[in-house]
Formats: sequence, structure tokens, C-alpha cells
Amino acid sequence: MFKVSEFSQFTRVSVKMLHHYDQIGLLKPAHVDPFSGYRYYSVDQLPRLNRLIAFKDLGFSLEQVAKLLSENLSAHEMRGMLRLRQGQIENQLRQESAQLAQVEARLRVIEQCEQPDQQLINAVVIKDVAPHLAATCRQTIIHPQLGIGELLGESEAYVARHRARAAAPPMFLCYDDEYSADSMDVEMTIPITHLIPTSSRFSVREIPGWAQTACLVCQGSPDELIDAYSVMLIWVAAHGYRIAGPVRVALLRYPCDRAEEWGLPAAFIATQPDELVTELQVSIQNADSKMEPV
Amino acid sequence: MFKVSEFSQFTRVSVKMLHHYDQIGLLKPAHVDPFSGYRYYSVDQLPRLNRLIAFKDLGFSLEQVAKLLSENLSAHEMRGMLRLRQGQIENQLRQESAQLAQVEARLRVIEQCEQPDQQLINAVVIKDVAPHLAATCRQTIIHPQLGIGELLGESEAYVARHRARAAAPPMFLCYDDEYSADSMDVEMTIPITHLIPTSSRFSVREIPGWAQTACLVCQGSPDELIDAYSVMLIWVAAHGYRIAGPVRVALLRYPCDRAEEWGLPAAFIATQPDELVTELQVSIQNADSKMEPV
DNA sequence: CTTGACTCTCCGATGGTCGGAGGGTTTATC
DNA sequence: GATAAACCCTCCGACCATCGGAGAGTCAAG
Repeated sequence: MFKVSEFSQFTRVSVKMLHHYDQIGLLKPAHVDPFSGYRYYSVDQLPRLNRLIAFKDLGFSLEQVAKLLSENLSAHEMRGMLRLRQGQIENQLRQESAQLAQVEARLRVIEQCEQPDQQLINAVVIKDVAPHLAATCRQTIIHPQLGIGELLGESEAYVARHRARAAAPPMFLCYDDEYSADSMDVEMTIPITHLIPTSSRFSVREIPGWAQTACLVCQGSPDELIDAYSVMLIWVAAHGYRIAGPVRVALLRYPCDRAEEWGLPAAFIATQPDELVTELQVSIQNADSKMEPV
Repeated sequence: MFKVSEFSQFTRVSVKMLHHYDQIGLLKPAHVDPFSGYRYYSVDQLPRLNRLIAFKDLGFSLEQVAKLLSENLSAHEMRGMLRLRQGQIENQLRQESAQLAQVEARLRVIEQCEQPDQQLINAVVIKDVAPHLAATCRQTIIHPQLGIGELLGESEAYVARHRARAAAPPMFLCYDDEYSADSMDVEMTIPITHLIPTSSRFSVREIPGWAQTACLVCQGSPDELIDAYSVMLIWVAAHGYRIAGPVRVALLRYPCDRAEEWGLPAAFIATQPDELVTELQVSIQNADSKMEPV
């Protein structure tokens, strides 16, 4: 039996943590003096503690560690997890690079805002968007980066199944009235030529037109639009408009594996990552007017 | 002027965060209605907010971001930081691999504990450590992985300056009575042949001997001793001893750039990383006896 | 004026870790 | 056996960035 300090010293785990692991039931001392409350640990607890730390260092939360500990994995299996973790670390590197790309984009915004690129600002045009028929699916997406692509694929597939694809770009409407990093309430719309059956997931409706819409066409995927959003804000402020109604994002060129199968116009499809083209659409109104119904 | 929700939507920063940045003074709204308390943001605040997010995504804490924002870096300089960050990410990868090595070591421990390697346990020997003269420097080290090496180098340099190096390995004494991840109260000792001057940092004294010391020689640097610590604990428990006195770590073979210059015996020096040899020393006593003075 | 959308502040929770206060217990030494 | 020092306990709060919700007040369209 060892005292906490000894056990701490030789397992390389701080006393505070041993207390904590005791408290949440991850590692109860072999013996607790009922009178003084002193904790005494035994050598037999080494294996459990070492697994605990190994799991933790592998990146699991203590809650997950608790489950793993109860599964009695062999040392061999744990080696397997180590390998797995190596893969994860590589993934993490990729993710970090993605984050770098985000920072890169944010830097573009900084440059935009500080000496606004007239070309980009002038690229904003006011259009009247005409109403059209579309198959739509509204959903709250959990991981925007992945989810948008999935939802788009699913929607295209549904429309393709009914052979109703009209020759116009898909678009999604953003219903969130504020930004949130990990969820997004969107309605994906695929333009169609004629009415097709609805389902539990897909409805078919006429997308209303919008009288005054500020539009900005950009290279890149919807995730990389941050600078477009800023430019749009600058433009709106500079021209004395107000924002009215949901933001819309049209996918003018996007990647799709099964474009041929689904009969999508080749002009819509990006084969290279840098071929992506996205359009940001924002309904506007004069600052002093009330919102007009369409 | 824009409402929070609009600003949130177009800057891709959640309302909660805008509140937070307001509260901690990182980004005050351009206007706050004194009556309603509503926040109104202006386009002019975009640059500051974008820098803020960029810095944050570069991995700075909000506190650091505050300082950086007050320094008015140009977009060009920020690009430089981006490059810097790329380097940091590579470092981070290296650090993660180091952590993997830790997990690797922890796995070795697991295997040790579950089917204890008799070879390793048998490798523990009881020695009587003789007293000897040494130059010592006691210090609380902040980052053990780096600090130990630095302290060792500094100490060797001091002894070399006085040409007093004895042909025995350096050793450090650990005074912490519990483990802590990021600090370590150690006394580095370099054996010397004769008395040399002391300084504010270095004292010269006789290191007492220890009557009964359990010793275990391991491959690897002091950081990689976790399995040795566990084996030691198992051994102590199995033989019915108690731990008495500070843990000591002797560096039998360690890397040193200036070994020749300082006249260190070649046998002490590791040129390859896998040549490191470290010895863990723990004073022990019989379970029922009191600690004996040396 | 009503209604519903929007916003405010305030409080708490997250997770893993640490620091400290205040008080009790063991241990070594005299 | 007394005393001092070392050790341990529990409980509470802080950290950091972020989120959720309650409860109340404010704005805008009809």
C-alpha cells in the first residue's frame, strides 16, 4: 500500500488528478481509511491507472475512458489503438491545414476591408430573381462543411430519379438569423421542370422571386465565402440599403461524382477544386422603406 | 449600422461571441443604445473583428489577441504570421509525436504490469551508494523535458570551468513529494574531484551516501522512465520495503554537444538518441523499521 | 395595440486541471 | 509522551472559450 504522494510520484500522475479520478469513480483507491479518509493505493491498481492515462493521452474524454476501461482490452488491442491514433494525428494535421486555409481566407477579408478591392465591390450587382419551381429539403445541418455536400447530393439524386432537373443552378436558403459554427438551418433547392412527387424529406414548391437582390459571384466553396460576406456588408452599408430576408447561396459550379449519371449540365460541374463557383444572394431594400411583399 | 444578428451572420461570428468580445473589451459595438442596451455595429469594425478572428484562429488566447490588436499590424505583417503559424503547426505535429512516444511508453508499462517482465524486475539491485563531493544547483524547473538538459549543460560548464570533473555520472535529486506535469524541484549534482568556488547558483557540498538504494538502469531519457517508476513500485511492494528519501536519477549516458571541450569521458556520452542510459535510484528501508540516518 | 421576432443581462455548465483555505492526521524527533 | 513538521483531507473557486437558457424588456409589421 502506498500513500497518495508516493503513488503520484511513481505513476507520474498528480495528486489532484488521483483525487479527481477517485471522485468520478475512474480509479478508487484500494483502501480508504474510514477514520482519516486517507487514500492508500496498491500495486494492483497500476494496470488500471496506466490504461486510464494511455486512453486519456490517446485523446479520449474521461467519460469515454470509463467505458473503455470496463471493456478490458488486451495490451495487444491497445497497441492497435495506438496505431489508430497515429492515423488520427495525421488527420489532425490535415484539419489544421484546413484551419490555415480559413485563416488565409480571413486575411483576404482583412485586405478587402482595409483597402476595399473596388473590383470585388463593383462585382456586386442588383438582380431581380424570378420565381421558379424547385424540389426542396429543409434541414438543420450539423457539420456544415460536410453536410451541405451530402444534402446537395441527396437532393440531386431525388430529382434525377424523377428526371425533372431544370437547367438552373441549385441554391440553398439560410434560415438562421445568426451565425453558429456547428449547425445551420438550410433549405436546399433544386430547380425542376415539372411537378414531381413529394416525400417525407422533399417538398416541391415554387420558390418566390425577390425584387431587389444583391448578388456576388465568387470562386470557392460556400465555406470559403467569408470575404464575400464582408464585401456584401460593406456594399450594403455604402449604398444605404438594408438587409431583408434570408441569405441565399447559389452553387454555380460544384463538384459532383455522378453528374453524368444524373444528367447535369457539364457547365455546372467543377472537376478541379479551384473551379468551384458560388454566388451569394442577399435581398435588400431601401433603408427608409418598409419590406415589400413579393 | 447593423444589428447583432446581421453582423453575426455576415462576419460568421456567433452573437454569444460578439457579446463576449464586447464584455472583455475586445470589440465594443460602434453604438449601444443607451436606453435599450441594443448593440449596433458598423462596417468600420470589420477590420478589427477580422483581425481578432484571424489571431484567434492562429492559436492565440483572447488575452494575447488583445495585445496584438493594439499593435496595429499591417496586413503584410499578418501574412508573415500566417507563415509563422505554418511552422508552428509542424512543431505541433512533432509534439504530438512526442506524446505518442509517451503513450508508447505507457503501453510498455501496461505490459509490464500485467505480465511483469522478470528480467526488468530482476534488474533492480540494491546498492550502497557512497558519499561523494559534488557541485550542485537546485532549481524549480518549469518545463522538465527541456529544462533538465539546460540545467545539466549549465552545470557541466561550471564544473569544466574549474577543471574539477570527477569520473562519475551526474545525477539529479527530485525533491517534489508528488508529481506535477509542468514543474519539478530538482538539484543537479556533478561529481567533482576537489573543492571549487561556490556561486549564487552553484553550491559545493558532499552528497550523503545512502545505505540501501534500489537501483534500476534503463535505456532512454529521464522523461521516458515511466515504466521504470512502475517497475520500481512493483519491486518495492513485492519485497516488503518502504520508500524513504528523495528519488534520484543518474545520467549514465546522455547527449552533450561540448563533451570534448569539457573533457567528459567518452563513455558517458550518447551520440545517438537510442544510446541514452538513465538510472533510477530510490532509497528504501524495511517496512517496519524507522529511517536510519546515514 | 397586438403579436412575434429580436435583444438584453445574468447565471450556470462544459472539461481537465490547478490553487488555496481551513482543518484534521501521521510521523520523526526530542 | 510531547511537539513540530510533514502530510492528507474536503470544499470551493478559477482557468479558457463557448454555449444554453431563463426572464424581462424592445423593436417592427400589420
